[in-house]
Amino acid sequence: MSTEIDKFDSVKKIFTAYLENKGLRKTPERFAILEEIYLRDDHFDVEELYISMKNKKYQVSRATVYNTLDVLVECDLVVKHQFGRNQAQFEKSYGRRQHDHLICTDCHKVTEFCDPRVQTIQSLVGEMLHFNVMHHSLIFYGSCTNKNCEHRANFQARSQE
Amino acid sequence: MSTEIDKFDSVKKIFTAYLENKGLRKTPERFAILEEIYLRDDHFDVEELYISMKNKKYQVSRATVYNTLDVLVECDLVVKHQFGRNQAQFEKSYGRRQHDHLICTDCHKVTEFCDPRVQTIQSLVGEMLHFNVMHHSLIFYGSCTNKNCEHRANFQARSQE
DNA sequence: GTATATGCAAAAAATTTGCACCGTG
DNA sequence: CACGGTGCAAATTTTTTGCATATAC
Repeated sequence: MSTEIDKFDSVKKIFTAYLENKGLRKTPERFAILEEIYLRDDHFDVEELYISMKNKKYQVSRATVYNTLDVLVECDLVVKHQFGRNQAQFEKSYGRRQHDHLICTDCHKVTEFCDPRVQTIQSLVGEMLHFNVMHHSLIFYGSCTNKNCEHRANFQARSQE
Repeated sequence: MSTEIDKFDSVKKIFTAYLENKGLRKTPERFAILEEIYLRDDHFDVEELYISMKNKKYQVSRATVYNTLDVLVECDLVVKHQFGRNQAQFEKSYGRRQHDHLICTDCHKVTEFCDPRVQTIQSLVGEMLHFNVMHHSLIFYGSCTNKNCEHRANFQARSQE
């Protein structure tokens, strides 16, 4: 649908403006990586992204993937997570509403949820401790009690959306 | 003071009971590592713990430190964190009230805070998504605007307490 | 005595770095 | 056409694993 294309267009513009503003080069590799990330709808790690680029027309090196992800995180087009393992996970962030994560300790799948009260706590704690809180990470670790419950169906659907 | 000794006594009893219950051996290395952790009052990584054991009477290998930390995390005497870098951080957990963390993106220091509303959100989200939430991790990333502010003094004091 | 834990060193996994070459500005 | 970016490989960092030895039970 056209809204998706419009959205990616905005993303490209933001990235272009950021690169120009910082005096960084607009290389095809950087835009290829951006596109690959915005075609995906799941959480991914560096290796997964690298492999899917390898399997397509774009040949990029791991070093470039790491470098570009850093740039994309800096300009807020991608968010980096450490979900408790020794491997960073990433997800696109433009046009996505603020959300947090629930990790299944059985199957390691990631579910998202929103709760505006987290923002309230963030503001209050920041004020109380004289901290300028820029962002947060809230993760609930747990498991689904029933193997065929609604939740399990939900996140299957989401991860392919 | 005697309450600290009493507390460590309880911790040793819990660990002993856990090891017996699981049929694991009560080796001197395991208790030495437990003691070293409970003598510390800060957040630490594997290397820091390993170095401070090396500098004392106990000679343990890194492998044993990793192994023992796993056991201690399993029996809830130690909590493991991934504060956004590629190195796990740990802290003792017995007798400590539930708390979350604020990380300074400038100096990487860790501050603690409590807010009971996090538990409320945890319960509600778990119920809503049919998830049995076992524990959570809430981290605020930010920075102190004033280099000599009260907060900075606070965490300096805390990290040496 | 026997199975489990330890210590060491090697392997694995994730990320970073150095350097020659390429291509954007 | 210069300098920043890329690709590759080597180096670093963190964690895991294999195996011989030691020791708790």
